Amino acid sequence: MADTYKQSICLPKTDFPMKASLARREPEFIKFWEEEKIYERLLEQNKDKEPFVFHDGPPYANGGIHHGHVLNKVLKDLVVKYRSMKGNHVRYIPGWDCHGLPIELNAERELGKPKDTDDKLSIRKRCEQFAVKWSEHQMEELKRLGVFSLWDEAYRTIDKDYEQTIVEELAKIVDAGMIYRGRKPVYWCAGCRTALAEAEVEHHDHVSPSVYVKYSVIDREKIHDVLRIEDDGTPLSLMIWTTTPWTLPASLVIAVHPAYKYRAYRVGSERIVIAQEMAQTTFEECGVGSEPLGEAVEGRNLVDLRCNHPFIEREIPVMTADYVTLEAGTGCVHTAPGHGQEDYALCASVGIEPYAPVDENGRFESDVERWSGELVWDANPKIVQFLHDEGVLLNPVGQTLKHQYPACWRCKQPIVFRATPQWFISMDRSGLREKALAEIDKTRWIPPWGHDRIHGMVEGRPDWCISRQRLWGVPLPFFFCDSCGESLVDGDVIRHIARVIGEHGSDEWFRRDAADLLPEGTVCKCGGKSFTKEENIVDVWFESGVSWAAVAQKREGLSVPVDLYLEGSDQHRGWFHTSLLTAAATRGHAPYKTVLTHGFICNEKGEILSKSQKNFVPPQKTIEAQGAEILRLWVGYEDYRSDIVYSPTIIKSLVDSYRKIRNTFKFMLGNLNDFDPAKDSVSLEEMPQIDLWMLARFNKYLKRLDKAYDEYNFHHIFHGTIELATVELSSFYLDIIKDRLYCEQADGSLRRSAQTVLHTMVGGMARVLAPVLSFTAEDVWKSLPGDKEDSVFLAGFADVEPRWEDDALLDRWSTIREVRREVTKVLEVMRKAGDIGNALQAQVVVRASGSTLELLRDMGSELLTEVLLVSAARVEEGADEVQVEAQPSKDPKCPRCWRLGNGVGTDAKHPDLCTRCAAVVKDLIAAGKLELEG
RNA sequence: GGGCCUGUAGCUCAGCUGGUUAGAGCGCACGCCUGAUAAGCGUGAGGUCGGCAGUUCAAAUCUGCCCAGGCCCA
Repeated sequence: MADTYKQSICLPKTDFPMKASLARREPEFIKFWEEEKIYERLLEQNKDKEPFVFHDGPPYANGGIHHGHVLNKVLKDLVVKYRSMKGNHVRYIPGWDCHGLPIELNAERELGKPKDTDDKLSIRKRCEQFAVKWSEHQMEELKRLGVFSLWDEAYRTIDKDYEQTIVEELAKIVDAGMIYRGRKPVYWCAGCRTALAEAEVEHHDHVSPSVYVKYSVIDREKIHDVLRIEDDGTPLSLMIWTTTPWTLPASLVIAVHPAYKYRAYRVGSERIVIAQEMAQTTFEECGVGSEPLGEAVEGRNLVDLRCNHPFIEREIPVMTADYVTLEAGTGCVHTAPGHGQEDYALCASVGIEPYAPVDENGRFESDVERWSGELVWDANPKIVQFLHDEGVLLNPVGQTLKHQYPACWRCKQPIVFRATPQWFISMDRSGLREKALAEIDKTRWIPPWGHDRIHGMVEGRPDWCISRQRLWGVPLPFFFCDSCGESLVDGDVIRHIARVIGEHGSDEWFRRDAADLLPEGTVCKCGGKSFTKEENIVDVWFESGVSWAAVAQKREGLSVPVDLYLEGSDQHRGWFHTSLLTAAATRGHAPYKTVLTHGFICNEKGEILSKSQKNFVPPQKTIEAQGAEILRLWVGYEDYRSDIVYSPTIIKSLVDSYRKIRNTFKFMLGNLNDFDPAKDSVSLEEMPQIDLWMLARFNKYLKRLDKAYDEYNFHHIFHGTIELATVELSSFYLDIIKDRLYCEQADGSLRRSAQTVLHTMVGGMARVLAPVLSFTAEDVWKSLPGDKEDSVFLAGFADVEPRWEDDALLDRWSTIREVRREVTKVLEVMRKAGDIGNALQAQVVVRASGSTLELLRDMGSELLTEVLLVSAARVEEGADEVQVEAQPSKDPKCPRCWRLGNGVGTDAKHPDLCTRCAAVVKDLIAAGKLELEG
């Protein structure tokens, strides 16, 4: 008999698979989106709507994608899909950064150092192949993530039109008067006669001479006064320490720390000033006795004091610098702006030009008469001996120090730091810094501290050096007159070059000579007609920094300033920064309205994830094993603002959560298999209270998700959804409506009402989750009954429904759920005692008072029974606190709905059924839908 | 060394402008169900809110210092 009744109930049935088989099925969805042109149709659908301009920052086309790319691109995809589904026109054009050192070094490793133009062009060709290969590779990997993007319209910084824009923007900056030629120290390998990038420098053990050198003080009266010592007529000097005597001819300043204490010491027949803390070690090292004099005073008091260069007719001023340390030396630092980065920055701040009398072969220039033409390394010991002979060296000749010294990675020779001519964009000559800072204030930074970060960087940065002594990039379109040597930097000439490059690509610069590149009849101010072209290329950061001009300004449907830039927080120094400078310089405003940054990926220990780590699992492995959907969920799971963790533990947890969400969908879909929304939907007026509650609660969920997307709080999506699925749906609403879904008349309004709610929620959840769980949402959408759009993405974001809103109802039900919690606790005690198993075996009396009592009475015992999932529930007046009394029901069990009592035995025809089930069964028999045996 | 950021249960997150016994989900433990079943339900145990001082009647929440980690510089 029980089997017969089983046939009379409506159990869930669906094709929607429990097993997602994501790794296998995801490519099918991607194919579906491509073939059905879903993103294109979405764009078409929104083409007259308000645009949301998003501009993609170009990743470097070098190797496959890692977790950082996944995070970045999925975040972008969330924004693009959400905005699109909300009805904005969002054209997401992806890009790749293709020029630059890593690719060039790779090609150089294969082909060797270039010797002539043909070599250069071969290397550039190889670089191009490499960049194209990897950008295409990355594109395929990104497609696999389910990202919506206009792949066919991708931009690359090596595209001819892009290169043309780079040069054109440069012309605008030249027009604005911001470009100048100056000098800046760079790593220089004398053996290879070339500038080196940081990445080409290795550090090796090296033995250097160690010299303590005296700079006699010019302002004797002043220093006696400051240090509170008597002028006894004996020599008085500041003393520096260095391991590069060859930089002494270029010594222009002595730096002291503003806060350290400095003091004079008597050494033999002279007096020497150094940092007090370094006195003991210094004099020991020099092998001399010393006696402190006067008082120790802070370095800041020595500022502007003038000294004599130890062997050149030159005044050396004292300056303060925070980088002076007490780890080694004397606390007085010999400063040669032509031979050191810090030295350069310090001197630049007060307008002292770098001076580096060393040529490209590492030999002294004629300025340095005594050692002119000598290799600096050969000159070193001679300089030391000379210092000694001149009486300005305190320590013995021949002392050395073994330390790490930079060397060329190619020839392994020690390198020099050498000021060379470079091109700069001035931060202050035409007010660029000021403008940029003002624009930073106008921009919205997410998170807000981004403002302070980039503001500080722009405020303190030096002029932008845009020249690089490399090959793989866009040439700096400048020339030099062969007659007078002056540079030719002219906006119109540059625009002419831009057209050439736009037509033929930047290789053309290397193929042609100056005469073929310049407009006909170009003449120098001096009358010269013959020119040489600049050999340097432009900094790649300038290239990516004009992407707003090359892409956002030129492509259809985009415009500048764009609505959003979205990258990792390292880009405050990188792309956000350079893009701001180029736009502020040429347009007077920032290229963006909002800038969002995310953190980096780390492991469980909080360390940055790297491929060299033992337990490193590449994203591709996760895609193959668990599916890209899990990675998408991961992005929506964690708060991207700080660094986020990627670990097997988290992936496992996500797989579990994913299953919960998927299974909830499956259950809801299973109960909709006979539901046609067009025919069967029930209006709000006809719905039972709990269904109205569910819609009100669902409305809150929609509101929360909409807000989460809108405010870029993406992780709230996951938490809101998992909470809805578990707390509200699985363990409450769905559990309670099972009786109605299974046992009520299939076509009755009680069942149809619940189905109406389910249908609403499945469709709504699929639509609001589609930006994150794109594959699953589409999968659900396919199984959703009724007329609908071809894709969930074309259905739009699920809007909040004002008619569902009912806060009073939500309040009431939150009380009901508190009561329910009390009941389940009591039932658990009975279960532990072995009195009941299923809650349906119990009957319950709830005692309450005041508003709670009123509320429960208002509900009625029937609804209360239903909600508590027991066989019978009764309300009585009691104390303030809710009291629950429960006992096992002794009534007979209805074999159809499994509840106890409820009129079992009262129906003559079906004596074993409860009143409700008997009625349902009778109707079914009458309708010929059910036959009972016997 | 400097600028900016992060640090709440095993994991991921809530905790508004300082105010009752710091919340949720997952995981874990124990139990139930077998009409969501490679499912579902219930109960429970987990936290010196990175550490130390301070301000306050009152601090996870404000201030200072320290520790750990990160990005960017030097």
